[in-house]
Amino acid sequence: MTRKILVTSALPYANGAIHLGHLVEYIQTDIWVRFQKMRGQECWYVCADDTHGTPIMLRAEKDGITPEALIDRVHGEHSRDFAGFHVAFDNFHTTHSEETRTCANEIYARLQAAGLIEKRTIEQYYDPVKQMFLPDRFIKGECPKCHAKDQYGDNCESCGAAYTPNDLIEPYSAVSGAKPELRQSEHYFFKLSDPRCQQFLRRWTQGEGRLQNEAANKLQEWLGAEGENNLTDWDISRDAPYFGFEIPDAPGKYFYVWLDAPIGYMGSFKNLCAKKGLDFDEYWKPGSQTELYHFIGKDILYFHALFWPAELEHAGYRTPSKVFAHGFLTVDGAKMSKSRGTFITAESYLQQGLNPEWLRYYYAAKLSNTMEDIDLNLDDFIARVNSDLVGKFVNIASRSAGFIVKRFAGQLTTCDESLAAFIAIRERSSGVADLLEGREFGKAIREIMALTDLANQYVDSVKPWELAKQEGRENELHAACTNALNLFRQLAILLKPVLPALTAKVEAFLNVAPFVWNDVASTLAAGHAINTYEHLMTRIDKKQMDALVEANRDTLAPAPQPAPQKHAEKQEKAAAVAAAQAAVPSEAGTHITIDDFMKVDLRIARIAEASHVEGADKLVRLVLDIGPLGTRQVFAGIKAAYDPEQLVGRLTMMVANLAPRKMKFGMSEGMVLAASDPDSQTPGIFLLSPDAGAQPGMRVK
RNA sequence: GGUGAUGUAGCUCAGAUGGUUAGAGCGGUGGAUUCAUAACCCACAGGUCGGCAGUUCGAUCCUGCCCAUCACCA
Repeated sequence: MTRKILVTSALPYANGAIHLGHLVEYIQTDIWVRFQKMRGQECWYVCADDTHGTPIMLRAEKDGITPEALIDRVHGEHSRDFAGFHVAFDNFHTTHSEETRTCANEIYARLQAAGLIEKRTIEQYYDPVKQMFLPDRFIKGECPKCHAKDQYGDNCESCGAAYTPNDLIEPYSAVSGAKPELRQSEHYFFKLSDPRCQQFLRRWTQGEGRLQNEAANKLQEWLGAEGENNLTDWDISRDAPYFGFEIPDAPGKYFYVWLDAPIGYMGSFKNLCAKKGLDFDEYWKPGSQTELYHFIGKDILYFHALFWPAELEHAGYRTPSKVFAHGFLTVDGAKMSKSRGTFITAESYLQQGLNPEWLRYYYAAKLSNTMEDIDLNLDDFIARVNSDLVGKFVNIASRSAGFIVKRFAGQLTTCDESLAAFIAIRERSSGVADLLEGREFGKAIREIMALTDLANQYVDSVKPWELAKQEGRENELHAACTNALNLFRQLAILLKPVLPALTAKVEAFLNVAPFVWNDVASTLAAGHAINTYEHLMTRIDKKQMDALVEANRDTLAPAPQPAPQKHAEKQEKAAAVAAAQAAVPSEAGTHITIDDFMKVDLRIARIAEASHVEGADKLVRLVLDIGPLGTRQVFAGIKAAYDPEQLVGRLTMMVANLAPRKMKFGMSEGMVLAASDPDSQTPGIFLLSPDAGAQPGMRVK
């Protein structure tokens, strides 16, 4: 029976370019969808641009265009990039559409009817000049802990401290520069804390095969133990001005971008239904027999495995069959970095003339069904693609097609299906199918390459080049090359979901209809005529990779501009943090200057109080008296070596200007100095003490 | 600080309910070959399976601690 499957990838935010990190997900999803289609399933792959929210609004304003113009332009860029990597959506729509608005309104109305929407007044920062409420990210100021300037309202990129905009010193609006004021506003909340939601999610997230085990465990952590109400209500409204959908019964209030983003999946599909005459309800009604799968990054699991199914369930829709989360992309083992040139955009990759299928193949070779991060190792990328694709796979066609065309007028003879290689491919192809179905792409590729090795071994064993030189062995030569080409054809069928463009060339060269999966069971008939072989794929030149990295290297100091990322604000933050970290010089010299040293404010401290910390294995809480500078609370990891009672009253040394750090047990406002063996060969921790006469507060230098 | 994940040959990764010589591809070395955009074929070398301790007749696999990397939480 044909399965009916609806598949989505997460919506890219319409604020910036698609990059190699995004492509992991779209390529993963695309391979899976192409595989389903090859198997004859009715499978629809939809996506859309995520177009709403404050960042879009402000970005458009900065560019001097309307938000609509901005998202139109970006939609064009995104469509171009996806097409360039052969990501074949059945529909790439936009959340700024009537379909999405209709669905959002419908869901909202039904949640309201179910008593799951609540109005509540909250206090929020407001920009009096710009006359708008400010998201935390748009409030900047001096870090209250380390006093770094121009830090964002949620955490400090300099010292890593987390806080609220309230804590910032001299806060200002990143939009207008004005001092923000606290104002009250009425917001709408989705009552995730409602017992109905809690109970539903507890059941739903543990559903068999619904989530990967690691994901289910993570969800369990968020949900807490039975009876523990860990989920808090979700603020789903924003005040005007806001680029988005106005809430029907609430003038001046808009749906928060994260509410309508997943609804964009429905909107895009609704739009597709209109084009294709599909039945929307068949896919979205409760109890639907169709399958619904969301491919996402592990960073947005929260939204897709909690908010989204809870919304759908209580608004009277079906919930997702499964959610497939993948890990992040690293390049050469590190986060993508603009300064290193590894923050590579899809556009630049294509512009530099690199073959998109190289990347599709490499990603496939690295992907599994877990949430583990995958690494794009550039040297490995070159070696792997050149060896597997050009050296092994394409080589089979290349080394046999010439003889067929030159010596046999392009006509094949009878293929010997009893060859071990044929039998192996036929037997193992169903295993490959299972691996692809289960998103174990890396294992599937390994298997296909093992079969490819068999094909090359076959060619080597019959030695067509020797047969070609001997009179009277034409039939053997003809058979050998026919067999080789048939083996090549079968391997191409298995690789088609990964390499659609290459395979299209193969279909043209072999002069056959587009492959479907079951074609792997058949062979080309004797007498079948093929076309002239043209080389199917070139090798990657290391110089091309170097040029690509060079083209993406941002030699200027990385500006903390929000980087283009998927799904709005949360991701922006991640990118900004990554950029900030990249800015830190990675290699410190072996020497520091006296000025560097003098930055460390070392002081003599008297331990005024010392106590055990409930729940901490290693920590002791100290209150240090540093004379004129007052007292500081410090958590020190010295429990293994010191009994708090023995510490009280003694003198030691502390770093007085270390950035304060919020810990689970309270604020730590410095550190005490202690010696220990870096290799842990000698056990023990040894606190430093000054000679007699030192007084609390004295500077150490 | 807490929780979780990861750490296996130069590189990228498999793997084992704990059981005789731990695997693959690439890279390296040697050989063979020249049909194939130097590709392919054969062979060889390479690993105290992050470290230490424990449980066990036996641990890379289990337990504890430590180290490193990453993520989430506070």
